[in-house]
Amino acid sequence: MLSERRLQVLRAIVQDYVGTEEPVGSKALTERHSLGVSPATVRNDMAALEEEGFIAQPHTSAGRIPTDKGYRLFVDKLAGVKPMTAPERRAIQNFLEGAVDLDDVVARTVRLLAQLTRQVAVVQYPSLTRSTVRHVELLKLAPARLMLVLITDTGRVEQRMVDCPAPFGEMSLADLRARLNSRVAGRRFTDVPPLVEDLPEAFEAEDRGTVSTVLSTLLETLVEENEERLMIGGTSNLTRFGHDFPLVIRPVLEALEEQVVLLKLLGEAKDAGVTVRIGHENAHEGLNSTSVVSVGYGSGGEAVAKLGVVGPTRMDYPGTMGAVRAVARYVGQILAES
Amino acid sequence: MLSERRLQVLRAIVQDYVGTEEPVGSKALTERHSLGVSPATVRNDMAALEEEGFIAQPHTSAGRIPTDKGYRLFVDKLAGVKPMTAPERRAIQNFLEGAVDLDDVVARTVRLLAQLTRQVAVVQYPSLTRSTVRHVELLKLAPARLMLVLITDTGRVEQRMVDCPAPFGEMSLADLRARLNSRVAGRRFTDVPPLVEDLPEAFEAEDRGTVSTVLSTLLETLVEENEERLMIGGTSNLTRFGHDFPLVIRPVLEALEEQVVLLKLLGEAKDAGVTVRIGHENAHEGLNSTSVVSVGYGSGGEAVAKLGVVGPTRMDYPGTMGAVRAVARYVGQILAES
DNA sequence: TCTGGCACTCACCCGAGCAGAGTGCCAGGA
DNA sequence: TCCTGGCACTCTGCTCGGGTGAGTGCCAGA
Repeated sequence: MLSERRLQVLRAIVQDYVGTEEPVGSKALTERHSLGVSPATVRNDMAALEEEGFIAQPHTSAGRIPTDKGYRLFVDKLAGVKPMTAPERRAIQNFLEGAVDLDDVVARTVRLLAQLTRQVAVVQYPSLTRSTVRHVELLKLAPARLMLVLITDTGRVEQRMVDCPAPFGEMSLADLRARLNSRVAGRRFTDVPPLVEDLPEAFEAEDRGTVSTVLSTLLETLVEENEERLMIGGTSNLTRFGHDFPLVIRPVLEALEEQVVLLKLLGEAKDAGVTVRIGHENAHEGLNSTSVVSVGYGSGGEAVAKLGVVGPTRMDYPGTMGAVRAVARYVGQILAES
Repeated sequence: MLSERRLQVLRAIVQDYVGTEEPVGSKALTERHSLGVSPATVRNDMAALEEEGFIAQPHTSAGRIPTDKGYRLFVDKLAGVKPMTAPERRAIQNFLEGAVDLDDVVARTVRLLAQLTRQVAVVQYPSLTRSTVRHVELLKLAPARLMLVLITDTGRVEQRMVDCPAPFGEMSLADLRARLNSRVAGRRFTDVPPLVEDLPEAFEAEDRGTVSTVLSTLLETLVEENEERLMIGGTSNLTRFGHDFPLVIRPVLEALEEQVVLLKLLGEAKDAGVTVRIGHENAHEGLNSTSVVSVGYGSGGEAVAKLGVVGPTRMDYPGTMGAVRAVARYVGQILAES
């Protein structure tokens, strides 16, 4: 077990390294932090910390830098989440309240996160599967062609073309629309299938084919999880990675282009509380020199999607976690209001 | 006026520099291209070309590289557009045909463009202002709250909340929906305003306020040009910029994050034919070391939006122009079909 | 007008030498 | 037992100088 002072040394190393981006030596440490001991003592502590794998030397006769394991300990034990100040919170709220629709909410959230954390922001659109249906609309585009529009409680709109096996009358259409909505409006997506199962039986034989087609298109849309979209921003912050950024930036940019990778990344976040994945803890290789700070957000008490930031492992964890948490909270509020 | 041979020398310089990314000297030129003259002659030609500002030396005793002006001449006079091969065209078509909705079409287009050109792709969503209305839908969310959904011929869906001054009956709603659609369906956005002007008069006094509110929301949506969205992709190709990419990449990334900048950039493209803006021809400072190749695309004969790529001035212009043109053509087809 | 030759100019590539920061270890002291 | 000051050592980063080579400009001759 590490003594209290050694933990303090680790904390100081992390803080200094995050600030200066340079390996930190024993002398500099004692000068900047009042640890109450001499550099020599700190050196011994450092040797111990290195032995345990929390810090490392880029080369002999250089200062130490934290390892992924060191950051992990720092995040788990040595640092809390730094709350936003009141003015910051107000600014967040004001900025988000100006949004006019869902796209705008997401876009503003991305901008905001990127600006606050000076890192790459990733925001997932509120997920369909956990949302509830606000309304289903059916439009006739041609005698045997319908457009199905699904509106969710989070304001998201999904549309699908439906080619009917037979022409479909206006009356039947209005009937179907009404029946459908009375059954599914306000329901969670996952609850919908059993509720509409017997719907075709209520229609004339000639219309049943069309009704079934519409229903199956609707159900498809509901379960289509891979359709989950997301928005990213602040990529220019990647240039802040450090002096070796040219080497690191390409794999990161490539990873950020893969929606699948990002969705998996966010998916790994716990539903509650801020999740931090450091360096090699990220499954994707290109992100091995980055940390991901993510959190779920939702319109009710429940998380409907995730958001987060991607930055260098050498990041201000308390501040980033605070910003991410605060933004998630306010986005949730905005979604609940609309 | 430059002699024919000098133009050939310029062309050779551009081609070699694009290939090797290194200043090209007189000897190497004569070796790789059969110009039929000696290096000494080429040197004289080079001196003349430099005099005119088409090429430049990074430093004395180095080879020459094309200037923006040199690329301009190359694009305008010395190189055509390289058409896609038949297999490439088939691949494009196949890839785009798999799209399920508008978002998917745009997303696929971006991926495709980025892959074909190995550069950053930018695709503007089909613009509202030039599109036509396919359908307007009104949904009642609360006694005095409606949702207005606008569906365009390109498959785009816009939604707006409408807070009514007074509760609005189901009958009136159906009536308004029907009247509205019979007047505007199939019309171009710009033609809509005069067509609905007198609509409130057809309603009872108590409903007129609501009808007016709905109409003004609709018209707002139609003219809201700044709402134009776009999608970008292939940013990891920025790492291909050359050895000095660390310096250039930040302003470019920053520019790419500014939707406004990009929209203006695409907006400058001619409606017909491929437009190329080289280096300092781009108004935005961050893009002074990039070239933008853009083109309009549309579902009918008319352009409804633009797409293009952003890459280093040192790019394969004929190939890029060919790819951009081909993709635009096929996207147009896909949009026309759906 | 083109060509071969020639002198010249720089960027680039080592290798050596120096300074500085940082370390590990050890003996002495609280 | 733990901390401290001192000391020798290591290794990177920087600078300086010379050598190399690609490329140029100019000139006289075909």
